[in-house]
Amino acid sequence: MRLTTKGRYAVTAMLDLALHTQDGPISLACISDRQGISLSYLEQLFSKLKKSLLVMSIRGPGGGYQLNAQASSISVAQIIDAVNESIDATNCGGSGDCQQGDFCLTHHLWTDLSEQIHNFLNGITLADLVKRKDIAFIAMRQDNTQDLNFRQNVN
Amino acid sequence: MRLTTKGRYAVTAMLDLALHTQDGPISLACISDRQGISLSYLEQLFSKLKKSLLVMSIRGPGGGYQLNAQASSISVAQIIDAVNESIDATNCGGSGDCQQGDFCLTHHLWTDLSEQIHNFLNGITLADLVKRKDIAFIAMRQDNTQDLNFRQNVN
DNA sequence: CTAATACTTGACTAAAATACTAGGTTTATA
DNA sequence: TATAAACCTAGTATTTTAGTCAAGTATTAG
Repeated sequence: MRLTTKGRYAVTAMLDLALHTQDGPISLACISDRQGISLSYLEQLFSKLKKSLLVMSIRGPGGGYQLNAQASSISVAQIIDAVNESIDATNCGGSGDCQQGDFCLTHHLWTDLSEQIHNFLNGITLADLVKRKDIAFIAMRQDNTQDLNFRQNVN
Repeated sequence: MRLTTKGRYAVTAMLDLALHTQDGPISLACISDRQGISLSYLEQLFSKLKKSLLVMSIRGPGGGYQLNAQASSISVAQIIDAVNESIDATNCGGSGDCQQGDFCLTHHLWTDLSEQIHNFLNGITLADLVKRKDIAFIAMRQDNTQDLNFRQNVN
């Protein structure tokens, strides 16, 4: 489990989709504008997201992307896994025979931790994040009158 | 909160220290051998770990590094924060006025998630990982007879 | 005191990942 | 048919990662 800006972009873009499920297909150009991510980079990311069956696409004018499942059944871990190819943290390729003792031990402790992080992020869905936004967002901004109507459309 | 190989190296090295607290100061050369991390890269990492007061160093022959606190009061989050300079996930620098509405919203949802991850890793200490190793390690390897004695010295 | 050991610092480099650019081709809508 | 969008490919600039090298400084065993 890696957690880089790449994963952040992917989660951000997926959140954008989740917030606009009722607007029909969302074009990448639209997400690019809203989230400040370059169009072509989004294309790369969505190519992977589609391969992982997290989104579906509709081509042609008026087309775009949609979540391929309920926001409540798409976890943050799934999104991050989709765009970050997984790495092998051990030097022995996981076989556990790298050098007898310590060497292997610390590697294993790391992979154990890594798994815990993964499980943690697997328990957080897009729906969780979207649900939480009302409190969080209002607490963050003072001048939010025009956003209130908008926010009610979502989810 | 970023989670890269850099952070993994740092946590691995700190785990190595935690496993050898009773052996006196541990030289970086020793960690380099055991964990397969280049000496000079370790020097860079430990320079940051020391600045963050997570380790202390003893110079001269027989010197090396030691944890600067109980393993039970050093969290994984602290270690990762020490070596990864923090990034600003928002485009507005956190002021919350980047573009009205969505743009800010998804950024905030991300930082909210990021904080959750941070809290999670803040709850996991080196001692937790070391404690867990007995079960985990034995489960992983079959031929662990000679390691058993060794393991009893630790912690 | 001297020499060995070990940490400190900074500059530098190679390789990988990241983020983006450019230029296309399909596909489907209107 | 014109257009908007996905989709594809290749290339590239930037940043990060990971490591090297070299010239130090501090400490202490002998």
